[in-house]
Amino acid sequence: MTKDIFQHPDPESLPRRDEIVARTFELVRERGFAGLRMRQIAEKVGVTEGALYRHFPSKEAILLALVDRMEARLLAPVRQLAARTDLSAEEKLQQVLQHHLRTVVASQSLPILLISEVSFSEHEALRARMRQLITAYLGTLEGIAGQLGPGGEFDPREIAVLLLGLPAAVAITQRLLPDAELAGRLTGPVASKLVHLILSR
Amino acid sequence: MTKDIFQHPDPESLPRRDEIVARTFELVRERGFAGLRMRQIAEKVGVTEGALYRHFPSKEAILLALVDRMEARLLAPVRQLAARTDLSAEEKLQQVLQHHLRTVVASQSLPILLISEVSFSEHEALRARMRQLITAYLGTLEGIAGQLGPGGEFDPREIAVLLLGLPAAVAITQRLLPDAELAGRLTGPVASKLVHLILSR
DNA sequence: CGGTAGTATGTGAGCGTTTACTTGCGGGGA
DNA sequence: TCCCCGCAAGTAAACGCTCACATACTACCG
Repeated sequence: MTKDIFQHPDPESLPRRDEIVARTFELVRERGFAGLRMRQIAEKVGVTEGALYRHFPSKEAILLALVDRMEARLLAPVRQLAARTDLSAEEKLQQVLQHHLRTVVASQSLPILLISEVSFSEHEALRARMRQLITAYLGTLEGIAGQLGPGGEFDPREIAVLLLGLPAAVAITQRLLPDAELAGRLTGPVASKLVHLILSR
Repeated sequence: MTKDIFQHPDPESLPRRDEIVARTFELVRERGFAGLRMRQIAEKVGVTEGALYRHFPSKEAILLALVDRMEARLLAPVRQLAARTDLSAEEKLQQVLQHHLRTVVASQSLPILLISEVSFSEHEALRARMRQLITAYLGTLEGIAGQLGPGGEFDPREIAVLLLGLPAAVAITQRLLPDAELAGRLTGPVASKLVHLILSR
């Protein structure tokens, strides 16, 4: 009988669980997704492997929690932006792209590369989850682009994919050929100009 | 004493070696790079694992040969295009992008996703090789863009990265949300219009 | 023409290591 | 007392890779 699920005294309600996911996030950022080992997570958290299984039933469960975390960081703010009424569609797309690019730079290119690796994972549940995330992201972009009205060079779905391209390209170059100066230009003025060009009508 | 190295009667001079790489290519396309196992390669070729080691000293050697193959398919034609004198810079960039997109679609998004996975690989030699490939690709694009002369919205390096973005975005959407109709539009008219917009001055 | 040696290519068993995951046991706070 | 949480020590399976041995073919020699 679970008496009261939400009686956690301190703000760190589920400290170990959250800490495990946070440390896993760091590990994936450093060493990638496919190379992730339970032993590394345990080491990073400062416990043994067995202890991890007190909080998660399997490695896959940790990875799913990781995608949840990524969704919270990437998609949730985008959805909030989309819902605002004080911005034009172009302003919204500008800010969405800025946010995505900042996330890519801050997390050392994680989102896009994570998607790549997960798309080959053996864990079907994980692939489905990632598919859902990218669908939602593109759908949100498409929704904003749809508010532009007809007449542009590209239709909303095309715009959504095109706007996915820049973060992807930045992630790839950043990961293999780090260049802070170029990254700064790409995430700032270049992104703005690109959005404006794509939306021009 | 090897008497005559090049006395192979039929055109399949190094049949097994080439076949191993070709089958590995297929496997990576299907199951990704990180999940590749020597046992799978052997099975696909139709021999045992030991036989593979008659032709390659290690798994890493097979992977390096795979990158060579990718380079031949992706980079070599791009270099040829860059060297032509009967095309304008914009025409060259148009054709380079078309070729890249066709490669992405034909190989089920392999190049970009392979880059992602390799960027996390433990094989340092492999990462260096991939870094070299992407550097050469971006450098070639940058060289063509440099022929445009000053005055555009973006500088040559920015153009190179922007043109990397579309194949990357197409690869991601294609892998996770296959949509032949959208892919057709993206690789055709959308790509053309995008290049024209980016180069407009 | 037959015998012999060499080379290229394969098999099948198994090596040591690493993987995700399990189990038995115990300590410490409510 | 109970139960959450952790540890140490396991498990079977899978990993890259090696090795002794077999087979087919070619080249050379007398």
